[in-house]
Amino acid sequence: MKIATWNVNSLKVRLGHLLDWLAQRRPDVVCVQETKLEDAKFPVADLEKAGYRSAYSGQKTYNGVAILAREAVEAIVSGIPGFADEQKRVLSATVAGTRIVCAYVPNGQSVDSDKYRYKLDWLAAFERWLGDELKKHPRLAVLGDYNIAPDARDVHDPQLWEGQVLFSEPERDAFNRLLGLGLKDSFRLFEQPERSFTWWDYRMNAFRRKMGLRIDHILLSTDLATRCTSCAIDLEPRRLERPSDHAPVIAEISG
DNA sequence: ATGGCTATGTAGCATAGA
Repeated sequence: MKIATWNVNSLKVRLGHLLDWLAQRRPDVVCVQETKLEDAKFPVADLEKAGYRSAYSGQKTYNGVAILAREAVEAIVSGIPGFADEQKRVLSATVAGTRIVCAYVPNGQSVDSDKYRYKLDWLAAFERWLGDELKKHPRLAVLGDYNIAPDARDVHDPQLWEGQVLFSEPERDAFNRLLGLGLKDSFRLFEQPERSFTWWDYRMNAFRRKMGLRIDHILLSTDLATRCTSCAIDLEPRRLERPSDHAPVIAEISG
């Protein structure tokens, strides 16, 4: 089973890229973030034509998450139960016996902003809930835009980014607490190229200059991690005209 | 050099992203 995550930065703008990419890569499950679409405007029919069923939870302008799958998408849950949030950032569903969580973690804006406080509170609720989910679902995959670069090698210039939002210690601690639940960062189960990133600023030719961050992740429960045979960042969509600023990440699970 | 792009809502810029 091929599972993937991609922050498309507007599904309306990126639908063509997504459909082309689905046809090329044929992933079994895709978690999409930043759809920026109300549910009534979700392109269900286009995706169905491409061979994918959809679950989605969106809103106008900001946020919005979706799970696309070639098989049935069941037991859909929107949001973090017990955590009241207007922002559509989490969607869970079961596909072929695997519990999938699609997450769009708050950006946080800057460490001195209210949005940063919201991000840390959000992550605390996320951690608490994922602890419960892991007990219920031995086959659990948590995919998404975490807006956290966990390690210095996930940042093009760690000295410049140290203490900044996306690479501050409290955020990295929160990420490590998710790993502490028993989740594995599938990307680091394998040998990877230097300067592997999933996001690059649109400005300053950041992509061409390999000035990025690795902030999109696929975390796997132990059961899935032991059967994970690869995890890679797909740079091709970032090279297209009018790309998303994020690249997709794809992991393969055997069995 | 605290900008640089891009998307959205909405009709000239403000807000947000990361």
